[in-house]
Amino acid sequence: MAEKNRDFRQDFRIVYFGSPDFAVPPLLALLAAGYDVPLAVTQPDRPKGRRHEPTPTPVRLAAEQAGIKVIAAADANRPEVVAELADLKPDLLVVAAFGQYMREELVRTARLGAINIHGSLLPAYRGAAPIQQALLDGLPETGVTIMYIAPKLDAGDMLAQRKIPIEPEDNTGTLRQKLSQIGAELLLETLERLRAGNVTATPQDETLATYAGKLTAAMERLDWRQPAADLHNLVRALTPDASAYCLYKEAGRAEPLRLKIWRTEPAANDAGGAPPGQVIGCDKEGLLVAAGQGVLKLLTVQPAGKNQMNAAAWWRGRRDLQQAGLIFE
RNA sequence: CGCGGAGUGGAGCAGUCGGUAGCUCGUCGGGCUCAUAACCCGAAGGUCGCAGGUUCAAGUCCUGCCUCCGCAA
Repeated sequence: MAEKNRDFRQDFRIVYFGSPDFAVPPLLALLAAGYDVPLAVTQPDRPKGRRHEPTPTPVRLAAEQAGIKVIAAADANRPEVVAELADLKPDLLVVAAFGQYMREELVRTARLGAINIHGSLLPAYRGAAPIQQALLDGLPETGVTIMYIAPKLDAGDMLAQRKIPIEPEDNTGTLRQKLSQIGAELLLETLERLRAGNVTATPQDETLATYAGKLTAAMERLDWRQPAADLHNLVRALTPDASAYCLYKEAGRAEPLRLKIWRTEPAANDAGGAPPGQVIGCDKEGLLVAAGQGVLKLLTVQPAGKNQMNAAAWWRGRRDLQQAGLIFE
């Protein structure tokens, strides 16, 4: 039986579409399982970092390391790309966070069409930032869905779905890693069931569909008038792709300084009437700041020009701020 | 050469007009206490990023270099 599976996988040809970290584990899982993956399609190298150097996508790096041919295309629907796929006669296209709309003629190059790994429990959170939005909304659980690629964004019939809890300390980075791993496992299981003809494609309930748009730069600035729980969710949703921040003033400097907030924890304490943004205490773990409702404990922060550091350590060193008192803006 | 900040004992920071370094925390030892992450006493631990220069004397001034980071893209 195992031998038969192996043969099946070797003869089952998949072209992989993906770009960021989220898309790497499923690709590696396919390879480890013995599927025939002759080609990976990804986004072009993009400028990145302080030096603005073109950087290959994680999928490109992983694919090249595995010795797989890579097409880095700004638009995978271009005729030459479609033609190259058609020549390969793949059985299936597997897509994970590819970042481009895929037209019918591209999908049809594969005998079985295209399936996508999406980081939410569809039909909730269709779109570009499902993981971030789930955190932002403070959900207790989320999951991954494997569904067919359809003309409408993330609206294809569903093949499989799996839930996981969102832990209080999860952020976009940790949750994405978990979902990616689970997505990889679920993908392999789904492929086996596809092979066995044991799959039901379930249509999504359109009335329950919601969309998760990308988080914007304008959201990064913390508004201390909001409840501590909401602020915590925002910090989690932004980390580590972007980061939440707030501003503070320092004696002898006109311009307010930026303090990035990387990790927080809602503190149950009552702010005791302190105005939102005011530092009301500091313990071993972090810095307590009054919010619109409750108290937010800052755990990891990063002052402009500095590395990330423990918020309590930063505060201990800043005797000037302690003496003057500090209210974040 | 896009703009800018920073490199000082394990961590975070001071160090003004140049005169061989200080604070908070941590660590180690001791004490107090029913007990403690609390408190008290004491100790260890720093070639002040690197190289050169000015000077009687440089963490502190000058030059060059390395590294880290924020903004902008």
